[in-house]
Amino acid sequence: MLDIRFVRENLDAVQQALRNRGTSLEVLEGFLELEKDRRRLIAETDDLRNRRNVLSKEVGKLKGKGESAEALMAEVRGFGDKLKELETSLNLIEDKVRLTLLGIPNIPHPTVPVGPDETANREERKVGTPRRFDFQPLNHWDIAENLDIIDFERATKIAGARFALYKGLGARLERSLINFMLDVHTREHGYTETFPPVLVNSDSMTGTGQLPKFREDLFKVEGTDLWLIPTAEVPVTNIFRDEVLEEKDLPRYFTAYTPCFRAEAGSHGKDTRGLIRQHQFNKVELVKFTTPEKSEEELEKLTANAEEILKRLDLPYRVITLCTGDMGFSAAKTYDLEVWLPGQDKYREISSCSNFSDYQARRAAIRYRPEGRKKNEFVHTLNGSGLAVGRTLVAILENYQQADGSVIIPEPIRPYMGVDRIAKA
RNA sequence: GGAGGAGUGGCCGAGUGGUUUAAGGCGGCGGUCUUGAAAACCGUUGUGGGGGCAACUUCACCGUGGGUUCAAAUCCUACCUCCUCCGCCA
Repeated sequence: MLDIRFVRENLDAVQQALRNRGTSLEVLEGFLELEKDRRRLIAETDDLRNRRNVLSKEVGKLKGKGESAEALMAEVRGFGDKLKELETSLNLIEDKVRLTLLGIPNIPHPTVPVGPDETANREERKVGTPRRFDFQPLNHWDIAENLDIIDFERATKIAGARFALYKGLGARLERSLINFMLDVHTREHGYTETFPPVLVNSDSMTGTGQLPKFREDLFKVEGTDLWLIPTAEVPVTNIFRDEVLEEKDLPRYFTAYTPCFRAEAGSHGKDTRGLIRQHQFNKVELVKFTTPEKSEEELEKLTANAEEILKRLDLPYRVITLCTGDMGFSAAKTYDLEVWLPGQDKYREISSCSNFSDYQARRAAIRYRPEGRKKNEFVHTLNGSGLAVGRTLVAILENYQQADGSVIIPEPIRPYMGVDRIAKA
């Protein structure tokens, strides 16, 4: 959420941000008038309440002295209806203002390239060289089915399309990758491991920006106020919702492995085969809380932490900066890591690392007490995948596949797997 | 799921309808004293909104939402959370 005062005083900048994102300016229509009405109503209600308070105290004084207060009481009685009326309109208008603010995306950071879609994204660097195959490399779903480590058909019977049933060394590889990633981030990168709820309430979903605008992307548990998380970003960022942190305790780093659930509404026909786009997938997430001064630097470090996993697995990847039109709603700046998939002959997203500036912190009321200054300020929140586990497994299958159909296990995963290769039984 | 109890400031805790301020304590901050520290003493210390260049002023907030009243932390009501006991359960 943007600061209401900022929107009021910098409407041009907000409009420009919306244009750069390729979003309609419709949300802003009538905002200034609404905000003006809000302030007028506050002044009126406060004034009336003040008069009521003063007179009511007068009544108390008179009664204390044993004098009659009937006349005063009769006068103040008339305030009630008017006050209720004012309060009702004020509540209505404040709800509207809040809803408007919740519908305005974050302002892109000045270093973000301006552009309409992914064609305007900026490649920052390429790391590693795609391997040359002396045979035709297969898609991961063919590799997996040949090795009998993933059963897509039965997963469809059990749940439906876009689900997978991992089996044998496939299941073990998924688990090994989770453990490897968590071990690197907790032991070497300073993150605290958490294991949060994967069902969260509407307040949490609103805090990080999924609600109210993107409910159709989410699964909801019927008859409750609970939603399945689309990413661990939601529960972990909300750890400090409605809290005030001490500056000396910042920055705070958290990591979490969770399953993630996405309705994938609007992506019919996209990536229908294989593991790339599932309703349920595993992810190890990195989340940071920091001061505004440090957040840009922290984004670089967080991205490097995610990259480290790819480097150790020796998977070729590139880093791109998402342009204004391709960036998520709450983000001020996003780096995507894209891993090389020989089966598809292209780079595919495997991690998304974002700085949300104070946008989520304001929605979720996460503040800190700056040392030496009196006023509390909003922290900056960041997060990134470190990494998407299913897609990492895809990358391993495709990049480490051999002519005989087997798959070599990358060195750092072998201690977790107990084998150095997955071959046909 | 059933029965009972409880939610007050950073923390503990008083407060069953009013008379300038939610008492008191702890903690934090500043000061006095001291070579330094402790102790003692004095002062200070919530969040958010509105108005104002500012000093300042005003409103709201005692788990949350409604309600009663001239006036609500206090009364009514629904809900949420926690605790105790019973039942069920991985």
